[in-house]
Amino acid sequence: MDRAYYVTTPIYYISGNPHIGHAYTTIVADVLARTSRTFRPTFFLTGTDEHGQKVANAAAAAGKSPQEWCDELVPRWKALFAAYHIEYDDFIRTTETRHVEKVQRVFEHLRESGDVYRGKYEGWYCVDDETFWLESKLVDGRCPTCGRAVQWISEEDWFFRLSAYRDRLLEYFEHNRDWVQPRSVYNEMMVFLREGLDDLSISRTSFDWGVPIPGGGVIYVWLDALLNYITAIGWSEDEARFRTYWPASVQLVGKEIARFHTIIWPAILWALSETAPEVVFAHGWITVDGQKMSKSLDNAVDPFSLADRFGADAMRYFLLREAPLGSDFSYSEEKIAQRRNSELANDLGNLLQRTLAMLQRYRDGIVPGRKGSSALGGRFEPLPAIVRARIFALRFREALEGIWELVTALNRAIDERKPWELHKQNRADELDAVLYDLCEGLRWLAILLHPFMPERMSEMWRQLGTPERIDEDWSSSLRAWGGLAPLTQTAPAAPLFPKLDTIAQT
RNA sequence: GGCUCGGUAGCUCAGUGGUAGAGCAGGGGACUCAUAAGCCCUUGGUCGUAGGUUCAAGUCCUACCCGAGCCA
Repeated sequence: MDRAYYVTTPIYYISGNPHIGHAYTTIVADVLARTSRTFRPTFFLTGTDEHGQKVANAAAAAGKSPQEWCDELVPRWKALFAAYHIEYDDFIRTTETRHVEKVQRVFEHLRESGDVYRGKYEGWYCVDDETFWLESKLVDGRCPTCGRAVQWISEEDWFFRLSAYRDRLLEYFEHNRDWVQPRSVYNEMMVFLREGLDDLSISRTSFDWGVPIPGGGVIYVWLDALLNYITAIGWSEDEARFRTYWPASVQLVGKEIARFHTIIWPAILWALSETAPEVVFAHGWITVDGQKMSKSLDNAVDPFSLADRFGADAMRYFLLREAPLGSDFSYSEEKIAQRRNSELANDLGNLLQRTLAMLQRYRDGIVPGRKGSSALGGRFEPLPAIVRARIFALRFREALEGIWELVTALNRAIDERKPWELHKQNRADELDAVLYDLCEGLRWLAILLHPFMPERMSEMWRQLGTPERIDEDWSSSLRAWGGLAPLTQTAPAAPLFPKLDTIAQT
């Protein structure tokens, strides 16, 4: 049995409604988790980050308590993930008791070990970004990131002795050159480390929406948030479960929060005598015309509307096929429609349709027996291992390109072997061989594409009529070409991806 | 101001010193099982700019320009 696989998304800060970028990160995690579940224990965690002054302010502006605000927003995130066919194993909220009590336990633990100490903090603080700024970095006295006013904070705080972990971090980075990806982010973190680290203030006294600290104040929201990755899997509570999943196999983060996850987070883990995650992958942003989506620009796209109009599975396919995971991606609705029509409707959907139509016409929809060996089988038997490797390397584009070679090969096989002529000439054995190859190829496609497009591939599976599960271990379901049982009764074809009118660009 | 990454065909990208590639889009063709889909053929690039190293540079070096980002 392979070691368990643990994948996390960031927990999303619920100061507003979710956008397509949140769906994107979570879809990536879902593809990894669905692929992994076919052959090993897997845990996929997502959730919401609910503490901090920004949430408290947003709630106050809406005339609600912070808890009420969060309770009303969380269902929207869960609805988003449901709309995109995302199957997480757990959804953690940082306001849940199971999280809060462990965060307090971490604090006590670090105080006892000396990694947390009392000190005085003075400086500029941006409430919206939950970030401290040096005076020199301010732009016209305002936050350089969001442009909003900053506050002068002067208080007795608790500090985390981050500086003590600098050498260990440097050594870790030097010996694990792929642990932070992509390389551009790794390089920037190395530069940051070389410049030196200050201790980190981890308490706040100016507001109270957070995890309470004994003796007063609340814990800095970033420390609170980072800990979700271990509190959700039973740290300090269920040792066996925690050891099964930790360290995380892949932690997906946005590039703007890479520093928290690759410098502060490992240091905290080491202070707790735990190990750092195996890989932190910082993905880029989805942009509209090159601009990051934001409420202030009013260019955010409603992710529910996109799923409605283009189909959730088509959106999943589009994002993983077209967006380069490690850098920004400028999306457009024209591109989505283009991919959906040419690759999903024309290449794949039509392949299923024409195959089932011929099977219906020539063989009453019943899969014929195998007739000898298959050149297609010989060519594509290595494919599952290739696809799996590319998925876990987070090279989704290449995984899908590999799968599409099979789509193209099946379409080509129809044109080259001309089943309609074989039928007219009563060459039954040859016709059977072609039809079997096509059905078997479609079965492979449904299995290989299921992690990417779970709902549509389940429909394809239904039409193919095979009784097995679509998400079995590939090492059995795709062990060899020929796994599809003869005499399987297929269903009448129904378009998998009806073609959309191409959207005119203004 | 220092640094990182990127700038290759209309679009999205691959190419990690040895005669410029893929998919899509565009053009042409033969076919008909099919969501006028698929298949075959094909137009198209002075590889951001200028120098340099090398028998040979998209690939290495230097400077600069543009884009994104990290830090001060």
